[in-house]
Amino acid sequence: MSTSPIRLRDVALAAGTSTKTASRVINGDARVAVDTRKRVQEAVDSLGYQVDLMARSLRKGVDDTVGIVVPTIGDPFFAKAIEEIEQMALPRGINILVASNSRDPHLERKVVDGLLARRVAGLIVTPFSTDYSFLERVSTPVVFLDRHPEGINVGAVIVDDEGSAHRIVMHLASFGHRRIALLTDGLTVKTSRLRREGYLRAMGELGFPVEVELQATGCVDAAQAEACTNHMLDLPVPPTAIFSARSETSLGVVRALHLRGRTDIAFVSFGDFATADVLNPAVTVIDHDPRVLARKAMEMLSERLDGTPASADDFVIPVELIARGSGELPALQAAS
Amino acid sequence: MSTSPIRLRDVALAAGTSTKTASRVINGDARVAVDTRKRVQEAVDSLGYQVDLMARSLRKGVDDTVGIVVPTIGDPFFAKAIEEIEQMALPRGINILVASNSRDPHLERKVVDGLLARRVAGLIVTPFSTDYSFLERVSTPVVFLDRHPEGINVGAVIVDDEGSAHRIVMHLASFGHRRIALLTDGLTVKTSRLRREGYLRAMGELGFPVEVELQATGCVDAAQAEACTNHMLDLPVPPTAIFSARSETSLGVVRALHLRGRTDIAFVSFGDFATADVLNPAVTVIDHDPRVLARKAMEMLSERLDGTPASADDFVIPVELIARGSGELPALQAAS
DNA sequence: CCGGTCACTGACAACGATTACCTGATGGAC
DNA sequence: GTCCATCAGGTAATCGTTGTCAGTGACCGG
Repeated sequence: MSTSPIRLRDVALAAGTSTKTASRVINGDARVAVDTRKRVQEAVDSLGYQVDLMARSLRKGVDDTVGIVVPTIGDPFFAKAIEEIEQMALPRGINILVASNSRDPHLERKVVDGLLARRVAGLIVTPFSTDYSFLERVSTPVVFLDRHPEGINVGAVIVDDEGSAHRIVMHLASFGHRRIALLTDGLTVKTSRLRREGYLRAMGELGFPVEVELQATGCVDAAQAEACTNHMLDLPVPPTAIFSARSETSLGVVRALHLRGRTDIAFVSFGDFATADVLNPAVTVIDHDPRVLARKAMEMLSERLDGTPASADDFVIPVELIARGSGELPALQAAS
Repeated sequence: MSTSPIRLRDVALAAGTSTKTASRVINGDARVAVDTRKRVQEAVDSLGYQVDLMARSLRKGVDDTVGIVVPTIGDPFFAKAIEEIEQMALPRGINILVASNSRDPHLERKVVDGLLARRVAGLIVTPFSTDYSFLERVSTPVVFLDRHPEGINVGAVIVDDEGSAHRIVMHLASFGHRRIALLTDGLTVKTSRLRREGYLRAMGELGFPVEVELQATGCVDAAQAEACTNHMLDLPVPPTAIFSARSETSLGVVRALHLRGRTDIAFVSFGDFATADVLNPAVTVIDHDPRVLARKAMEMLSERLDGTPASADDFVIPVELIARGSGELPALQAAS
């Protein structure tokens, strides 16, 4: 309220130099005489000067910020990813702008445009379903996280969704399961499609019947997953095993199973979650770790910021299946 | 890469007006002739013009951004708070800058300064332990979230930490517990101090002995909380009930209890968490909901942005104790 | 003693938008 | 017919910083 903002010219005035020289000192330019530097430094300290990053960014043409776009910020998966990116950006003096697309393709485009209008230095995006071809006309480096984007031939940091899903089904089958249910997010989401493909391929290879009623493909959150699980358990011939394609939906499955006391049903989650290992039975998961993905994405973005051209190749992070019990429950009733 | 950025002057040129008139149209100024407005609008659309928010912010003196500072972004509590704030900011066209103080007071100051240098319109801060008196010299509106700040007489959006902690102890005592353990974050954190005070007051009122070995006051994360819990359970006379002062530490307690099969020990968590209600026993919690706090904080910040002066009064969000089972386990062994 | 580096510094013009101030034109009141 | 209010729109300054380029001495070799 009281103090008027201190500008570079105030510092220059106090130090008896031009603003340019003061600017040089602040930016660590070596070509400044020692005592001049000292005078400026003292002026900066005594006045408490802070660079106006707005003005600097305008002049430089880019802002020292990285924009992050995710479907939902509160989802622990994305929250952990954001955290990792922020931690890596901090020592570089880069700030983080986060935005969610709220799982709305139209909004997603607007949100990305908004960040570009802000002249972010780079973007890390978990695409929801938008056609990203418009980014080809933009010079801002973008790295895609967790999902390969539509409409643009740029690499992403991903995991082997199809293969891992396939592996989960094979794992369950090896314990005698044939009626294996699938819960996914909406199929407009690329990862959901791929995981479902892996599921279908495995079921096909095993010669198991693929039943529509065992596929719930619109579980956007834990509550819907819970409802879908309940519905499946009420089927005349319920599944003996459940494959949840996302950690968020897994929370719903866990709720349904535990509230019904049906801890006899095998269960594997694509993605770990906080209490997965202390439930009874502990939940078998694919360790789809957001931090690892985020770290790699930020590394790639850093390289781009330093001039490395974009690669069209995906970078695939390896994942493991962590057997904890729930995925190794045998199929008691030999379902048809 | 290919297209050069389109500036306002390009739009003006295409529409055959001055930049000022184009600017009027873009900012919805009424004093523009209808057909002029149409020409400008068409130019904007056909050229795909986007305002350079950097330049606008420089001119206006503030950026349409809200900075959020939390201890750790990945903590589900804060992630949910950030999500809520972002959702509220979106329709206003405000972007969100998130930063963590990494639980480091020195860094916290730097991070806040960095956001101020960016000329954010406002700040929402969960203070870690810094002296915030320096904010008195700053005109940027700040709202404090979850914790009352040190060194500055500005209200915060909080819950009744002391009273709720007191209530938890009373609740446990009503089921026969005397040896009630406390797990908190470091005592430099205001909420930890207050919750401990509530614990101590209740213990005092009940005439229970307060033992140092039953207080673990440095549990910064789930892993440490787990270790502390294990340590306490190994005491010659272990506690019969545990009060975890933060949802993050509760995850550690849950791990320790469940991995040891000690689901006979009463447990109450200050703060809900994802699978709290499906564990066996389900975990009794204080429903310390980050979304509610965040919503109120953002409302207050909005008012400040619209000119309402800051209030020195805290806004206290009411919380409930949700009994789910773990907090209602009776004390089997009458401990001394 | 002169031209040429070199180290240091400053004046000025951007960056792209907004805005204070101003100009012409129109039109109704008298 | 004159005058003033009103409207549409333009000109140029401005936000705070940094890039460009020019300029000042000092110092050195010839």
